[in-house]
Amino acid sequence: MSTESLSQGARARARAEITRTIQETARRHLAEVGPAALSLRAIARDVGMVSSAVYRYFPSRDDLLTALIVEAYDEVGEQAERADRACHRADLGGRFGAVCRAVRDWALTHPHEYALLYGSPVPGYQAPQTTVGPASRVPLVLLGIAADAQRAGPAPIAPAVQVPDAERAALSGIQVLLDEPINDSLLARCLQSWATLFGHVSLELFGHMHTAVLDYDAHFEHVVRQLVADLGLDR
Amino acid sequence: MSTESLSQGARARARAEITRTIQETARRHLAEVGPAALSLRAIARDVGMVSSAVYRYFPSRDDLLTALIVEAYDEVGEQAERADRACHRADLGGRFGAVCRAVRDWALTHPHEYALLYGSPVPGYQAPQTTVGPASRVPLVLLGIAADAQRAGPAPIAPAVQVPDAERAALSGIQVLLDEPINDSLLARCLQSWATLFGHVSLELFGHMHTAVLDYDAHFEHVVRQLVADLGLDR
DNA sequence: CAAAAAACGAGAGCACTGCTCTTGCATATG
DNA sequence: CATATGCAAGAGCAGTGCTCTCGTTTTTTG
Repeated sequence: MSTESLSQGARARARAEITRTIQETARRHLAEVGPAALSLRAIARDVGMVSSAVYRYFPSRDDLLTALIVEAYDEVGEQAERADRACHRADLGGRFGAVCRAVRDWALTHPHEYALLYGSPVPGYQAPQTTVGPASRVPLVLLGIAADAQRAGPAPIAPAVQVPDAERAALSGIQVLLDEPINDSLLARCLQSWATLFGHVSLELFGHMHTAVLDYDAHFEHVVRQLVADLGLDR
Repeated sequence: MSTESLSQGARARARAEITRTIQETARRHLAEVGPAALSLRAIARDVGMVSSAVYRYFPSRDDLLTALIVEAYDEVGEQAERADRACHRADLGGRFGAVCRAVRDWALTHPHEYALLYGSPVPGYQAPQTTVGPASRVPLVLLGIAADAQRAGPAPIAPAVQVPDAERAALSGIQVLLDEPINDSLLARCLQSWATLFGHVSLELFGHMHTAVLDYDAHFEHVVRQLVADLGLDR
């Protein structure tokens, strides 16, 4: 007892470990039954304690959800970043496609986690500030590619629609978050491509393309190629 | 009693009316608390009967959900169709924009209904075949505009990415549903625009653009204009 | 027209949920 | 050593979807 207590308290270490165990079990349950069917009592049973004991570690079901959300955001974010890093920096189209594929692959492998992040928000849940950082990782990877594209010199972006002042102002909120400002037209295209990527993955995963698309892989590849062209990354 | 029974049974009419009352009440609750928090017991209380009595009209909670889903699909579908009809047939870009705006407006006005249709699927729920018809109305409106565009003659569609055989095959499932076949490139663009529209609305509604976009209206207008250009509808 | 059959509303009950509160015990701190 | 804190367990509350039974009413049938 004396030997363990000298390393910053045995109780504290036990607490950290139990907290981790609960979260891991919750993650397993999430992957199996989905966010809506997540039961705090079932998790407690699986861990081997009574439900009220869990509340010592997570004050409410929402706090546990927040931990899982942050974990999932970080996972898909790192997946996207890793895919980006694995490409030659100059291969802009390749990088963009790799990131898109990474996001979709992660979504298909972790459908319930994806639903937790990007599906309907759970009723009483209000996402705390801690989630916005991890949530921004994927979009930031896409913006990073766009920034590199701009630095590599101007490319004839497809049908360059004039960016009106209203749109310029609407996007000023994101410009301040970037290291260097991005051409408004490219920035708008970037957000649009993010919406397309997210939209396609969600439609596929939630079964809304069931009657229309026979081969999801092929269709997705084509959409990605189309996006690369629209962003002017194929040069 | 004798006077009402001669018109096809008083009991049958009462049943139809009560069924409608339950569904209307459920719809109100859905709009207020969202799909996840929909309580059959609360609906029963509101209608003025005990919970078990509702099961005489809807065998399970999922059957009630199905009724609400069909109702909502039809609503947004009709909204889109109406917006399309209100435009001059030759104004392809205007029609497309009007449909997009109609969908977004409906989503912003009925966020919980939208979440029910396009958010994460509810855990145990399996959408029956009755929903695919109403669910197809909005996409079919978009495809109708594309068909008209094709009929109006070939337009130089922006950066025309070659459509590989794999994609052609992947989309063959939807071609058979159309009255007349649509150019594969245009069809792919059409599906992509549907994903973009859906993705943008979902990201906005579910709060994923909170930090990035300041003026949703302006940004959406720009995205729509961009889509119109990509589809070659601006001529 | 009367009897059998079906439909119906109400109530009790089951197994489950998130969450709170109290009780007793182990640990950490003065 | 005594005291305060951390923790697990249990009981309990209000709520959920759903099933079953029990009288009553309405419809259909003989």
